[in-house]
Amino acid sequence: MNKKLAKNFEPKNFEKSIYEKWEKSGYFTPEIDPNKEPFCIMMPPPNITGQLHMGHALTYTIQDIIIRHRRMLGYSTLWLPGTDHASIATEVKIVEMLNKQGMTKESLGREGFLEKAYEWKEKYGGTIVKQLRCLGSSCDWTKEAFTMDERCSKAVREVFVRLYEKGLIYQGDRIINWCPSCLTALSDAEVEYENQDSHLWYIKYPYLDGSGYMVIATTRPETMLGDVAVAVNPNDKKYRDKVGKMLKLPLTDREIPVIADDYVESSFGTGAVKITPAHDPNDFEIGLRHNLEVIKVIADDGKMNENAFEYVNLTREEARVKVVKDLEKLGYIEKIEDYEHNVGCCYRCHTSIEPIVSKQWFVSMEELAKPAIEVVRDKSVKFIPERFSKTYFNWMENIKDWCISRQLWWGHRIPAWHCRDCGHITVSRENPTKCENCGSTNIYQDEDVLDTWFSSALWPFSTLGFPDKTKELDYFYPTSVLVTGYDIIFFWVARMIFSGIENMGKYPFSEVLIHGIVRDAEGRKMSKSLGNGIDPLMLIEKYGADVLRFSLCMGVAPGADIKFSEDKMEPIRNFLNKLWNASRYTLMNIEGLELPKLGSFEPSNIDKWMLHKLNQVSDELNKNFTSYELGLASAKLYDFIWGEVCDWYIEFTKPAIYGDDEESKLKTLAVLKYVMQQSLKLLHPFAPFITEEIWQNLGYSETIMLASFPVFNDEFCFEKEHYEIEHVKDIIKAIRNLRAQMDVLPSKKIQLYIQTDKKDLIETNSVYIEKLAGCKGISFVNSSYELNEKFATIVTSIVQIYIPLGDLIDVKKELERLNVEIEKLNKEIKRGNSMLSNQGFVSKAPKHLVEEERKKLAANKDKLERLSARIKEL
RNA sequence: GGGCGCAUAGCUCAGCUGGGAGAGCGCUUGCCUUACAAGCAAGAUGUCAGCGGUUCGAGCCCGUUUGCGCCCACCA
Repeated sequence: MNKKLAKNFEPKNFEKSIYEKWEKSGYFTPEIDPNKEPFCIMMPPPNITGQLHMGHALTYTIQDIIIRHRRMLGYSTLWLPGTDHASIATEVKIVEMLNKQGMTKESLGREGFLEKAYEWKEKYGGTIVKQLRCLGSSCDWTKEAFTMDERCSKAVREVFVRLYEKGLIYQGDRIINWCPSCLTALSDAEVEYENQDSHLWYIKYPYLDGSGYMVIATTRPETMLGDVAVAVNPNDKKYRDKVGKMLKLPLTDREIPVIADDYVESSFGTGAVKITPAHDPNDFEIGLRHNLEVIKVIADDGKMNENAFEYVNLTREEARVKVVKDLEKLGYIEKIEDYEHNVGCCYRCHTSIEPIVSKQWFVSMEELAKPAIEVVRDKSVKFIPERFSKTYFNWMENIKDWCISRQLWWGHRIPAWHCRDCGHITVSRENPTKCENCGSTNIYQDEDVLDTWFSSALWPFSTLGFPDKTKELDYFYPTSVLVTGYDIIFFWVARMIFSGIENMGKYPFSEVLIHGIVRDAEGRKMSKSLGNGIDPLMLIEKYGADVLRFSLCMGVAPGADIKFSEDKMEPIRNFLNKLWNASRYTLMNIEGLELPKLGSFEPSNIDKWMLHKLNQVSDELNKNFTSYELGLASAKLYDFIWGEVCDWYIEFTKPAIYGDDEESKLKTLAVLKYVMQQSLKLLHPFAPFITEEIWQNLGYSETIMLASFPVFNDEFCFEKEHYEIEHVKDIIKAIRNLRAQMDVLPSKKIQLYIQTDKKDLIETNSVYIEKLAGCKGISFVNSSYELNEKFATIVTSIVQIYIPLGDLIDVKKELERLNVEIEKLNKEIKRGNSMLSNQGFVSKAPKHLVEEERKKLAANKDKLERLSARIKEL
């Protein structure tokens, strides 16, 4: 027994050292070789604040599988890793830490804060990068990037300046999403909507002329303090004569007009809408159309400001309560209805978003979106599964300008300098010392930083050296496939596409592989607040990375969410243990032997059957890998390795390996070793560690990582042997089945009498039938009459087997059994007859299928005849 | 209001361009057979959500209904 391989596989014993060896050996780093085809995946950079979670485990496993397959196919393969500075997420964490230490952002000042932030990054930012290694990720760490490193910063600066110069970046007073907790503006994509129970308040606004009042309905009474008009639909008969009249805004001394605008739906509420341009996106638009004043009543911290009369300094929530109470007291409330509505919340802290008019930086999207839509429309960029392109179109075709400024410190500072003297803004690649307009040196840099997604949008080329013309950029851009979850199509995929087209002149990748989300056993999203997350590192510790990787892929449909629980791990652990033991079997038998080379001898028919199957499955797997059907590929590997190699082939090799014929033993072992080798390669993308460990033990080259992936090979097509051995398997299965039905103990060897025209086939394979079906001795007979004892009968399409079992045979039972068989056959024959008598089928179905049916029918009729004859004998 | 997905064995899910329904777990029976009890062998289980259509043929294509789920959207 080989000492190196323990009885059960223990991933802990080898995963870590194997990874270290890989990384040290430089296998992850591709050569820029013009003779090779490049294949590149840009790793979606995890946040530096991140801890590896199941979502990471899934996406990086998929990427690693694709990369490893391509690497083995001989592509020059780059998987470029890195991390994202995650502006808001990180800043929130650092502020929390500072607060705990009794410090605040403000007390430290910008520079002091950034110093602390970099310290924090050094200390904790590397966690996830280390954890990625535990998964087996074969990314090129020598090219590891960070969205705020020098390379990426240079790219960000360049892109900002270019867009500004083209007029595609502008600063303006617009209504934006404001998070009163994070104290920053957010883009539309960063707002999540939650259904909340609330009320619809009906408030009376009296006409100034004393002719009664108008009732408006609102979900946000506190914003009435910023109302500047009430709008109705121009076609609304109810209000037609009211348009132009003035109203007195309750609780204030303001007088506001009734205006007409198409936006208003007459059928909702009272058909009259209060207009607060400063705190509602629609009202803002109406305000623009009607030239209305913008009165901001809520300050950045979510409290009412000096425009809010006596409500100043109350929070939004407090102000709502007091406004409603005061309105009630004064008789301005007509009624209050329960109402459920969508409230926008910050995607980071879940605080209710406050729409606020504010001066921010924007990217003008219209021009950028067009070609980005086009490349997906014309399939230059393909979404896989295809349906996700709809999600993409839906977003891109309705896109609004992108608010890119954030009132934060952690991030890329906006490269714009304001002149205190003339107000001009200087935007440039180098930090300016004076205003480019008036020459004043009295300038200061914009305080804001960029949306974190602005830098991630450049990831496919910033990491390769853009704006410099590097050989990496030239070789690997556009990249091959982007792999990510459907949840960040908007945040990231869309923005990479238009950024790539705009800055590189070409889309950044030709395929976008979208996968689902890992959910818990009940189908809920895994989240910190629910506490239902599973820690992938714990799973790796317990089962090994290979088992985790395989479990995440096995049988998963493309783009589908995965309900995951730990119990999915065990069957895979057992599978890899099976592989491990098959390798032990191989190893212990080849040890110390000199095996002949494949090709230098004629393989046995069993070997040919196996080689044929291996060849077929290799071919199918390549197709599955390149079309990203990893769920199918993994299931196929499971079935092939366990179901064919272990259950059948290894058993088939035993007669030769444990036999006396030294030559046939060596040949068999040579093929067995080859089959193991190829199987390991096929499995390697999914289970890199165990396959490498076994590879090493089998004494192959220095690493399986760079071994050539098996592809279809003409020389290994053995149709005839394949067909024959499949039939031998059928015979063995039939005998086993019979034994089980008859309660024949496994230890009891039985004698077979076979009647057949294909004596050769049985003779050459008799040893396998004997071994695997527990038989001893096969005799050929010309008819069952040659037997003079009680026996059971098996009929296959080419043989009749008679098995004398003495007292175990009960004629009545045997008759029953045979009748069941006959019933089945009759059904089949009926089916075949009806198909073949159907003119439509015969004339329209593919010829080979019709032919197949004919053969089947003939065979079944033949079997029926022979079975019936046997029954008559009984 | 638009768009998308899912409904297949008791449970979790596969099923690629339409050609006799599959896997894992669980269950039943028998086995410590010299790689493996994390195993071996044998077995049972399905109106592929309902209805209609296309087709020689539908789990798969088209239409429709029902029940879940997700995404987007300015009905205050």
